[in-house]
Amino acid sequence: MEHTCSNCGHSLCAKRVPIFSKLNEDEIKKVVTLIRRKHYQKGENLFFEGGDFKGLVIINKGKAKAYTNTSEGKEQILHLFFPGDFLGEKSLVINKKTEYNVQAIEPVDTCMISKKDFQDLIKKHPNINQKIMEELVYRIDRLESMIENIGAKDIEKRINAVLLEFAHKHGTKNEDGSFELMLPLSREGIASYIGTTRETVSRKLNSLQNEGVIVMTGNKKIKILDINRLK
Amino acid sequence: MEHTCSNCGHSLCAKRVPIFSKLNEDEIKKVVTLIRRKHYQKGENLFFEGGDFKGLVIINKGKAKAYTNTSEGKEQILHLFFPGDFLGEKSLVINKKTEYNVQAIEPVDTCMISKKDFQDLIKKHPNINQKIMEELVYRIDRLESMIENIGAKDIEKRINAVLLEFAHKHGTKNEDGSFELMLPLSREGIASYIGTTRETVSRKLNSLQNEGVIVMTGNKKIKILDINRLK
DNA sequence: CGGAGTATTGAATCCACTCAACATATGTGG
DNA sequence: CCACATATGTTGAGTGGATTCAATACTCCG
Repeated sequence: MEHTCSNCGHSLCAKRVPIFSKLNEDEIKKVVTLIRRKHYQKGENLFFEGGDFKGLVIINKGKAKAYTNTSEGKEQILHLFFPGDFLGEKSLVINKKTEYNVQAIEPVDTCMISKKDFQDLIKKHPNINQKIMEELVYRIDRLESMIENIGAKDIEKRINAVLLEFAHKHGTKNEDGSFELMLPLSREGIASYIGTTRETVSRKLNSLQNEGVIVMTGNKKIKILDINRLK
Repeated sequence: MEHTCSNCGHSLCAKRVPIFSKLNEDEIKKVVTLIRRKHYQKGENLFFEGGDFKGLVIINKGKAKAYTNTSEGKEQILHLFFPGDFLGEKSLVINKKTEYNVQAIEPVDTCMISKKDFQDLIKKHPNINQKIMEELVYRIDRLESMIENIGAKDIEKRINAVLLEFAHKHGTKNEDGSFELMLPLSREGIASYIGTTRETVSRKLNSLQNEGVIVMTGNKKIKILDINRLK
């Protein structure tokens, strides 16, 4: 699956993208001709608030964050995008400007399909539409539980929730039941994600370590000893 | 549009529902045969967390709230549903249990279509699917800006945002530029919606009144004198 | 009119924030 | 590859805004 694709020398990388996964070899080849690739460096923006790009962008490699700046001048992260995730779906459905910025938090490779090409594609393969719908519903789910967590005034709960989310998405489970993961965000990033400050994240992670719930190695690596105490 | 429908003695009420609005008279008549109606009293639940109802429910009359109970035992309101809104769309797309409760906050009339009937319908009228997609995207939009607002630590900002939302949705604009609206929620409800407490909502609304931004008449009626000061 | 539910107000407490100083990590050019 | 520069993370002290608890007032509906 992953073989020839990493740097997209080979053209079948579209196969890795969940929404195209049901297409056969020939169809994929056709999709590939529609795709435009683009690379972004860490810190570069794929989108800006108020822009009117129309099309679908798929993350092939790297990570990106969607964020807005709150009226207090702080950054609020709304989504994190990882390889296989797509963005811009809104522009396919309704006519509205982008409402947030999207920035690479590490070097990112993307594939883009224009709105027009994509719509032609859907006419021939309606089940792609189904995939998009599914993804939208999942995203609603995530946003809802995010609201639930942010709504919980207790910052501790939010930290726990975000650790669980990351463990679930990027972690590996050990035989003894512990989890290991690399945090995809800095302290500051985590803070923007859960709506608090760098310092507070730092303090809370420390308490968790002192309580024996987690062990930190370096800044990004975390071992969750007792995942139930995060729930 | 509204004429014969209110109490659904007449069967064409489906016409009022945005997602069916593109259908012609004959098609609507057919949809109507698929619909099951149900009435709920204030406080009754349309759904419970963990339930596995599959189908689409459309609010015809009244208001409902979707909420979960946070780990602190407080209620967090995720959505408000008004006439024309639908819920249960998730069950049409993926197989997952309901993740929140939905409760009538005043007497509610609903129309339901089963998942199977709805899917048959979509096969014949694919543009209904388009409507659902649009609604999903709007909902994502709303959730995102909700996160932006809840993330803003400042409770004042949240109150302002919620007043704007309600003014926009349920308010009427006067000639002098002021807005009048009936709050769809109690103080406690507003508190659960923006993640704070009854008392704080009360205090903040009072300050707004003292500052001359709003005037309250009774508990539910609010006149916004200077809408720009809420932005 | 009365009573239950809803809203307001006050006082004390506490949690997260801010500011500031210091420590560690990361990355760059000489 | 080291030295410096910049970014990122930690820790402490002090402050303030929202919460909690408790008592009182309002309002709306039967």
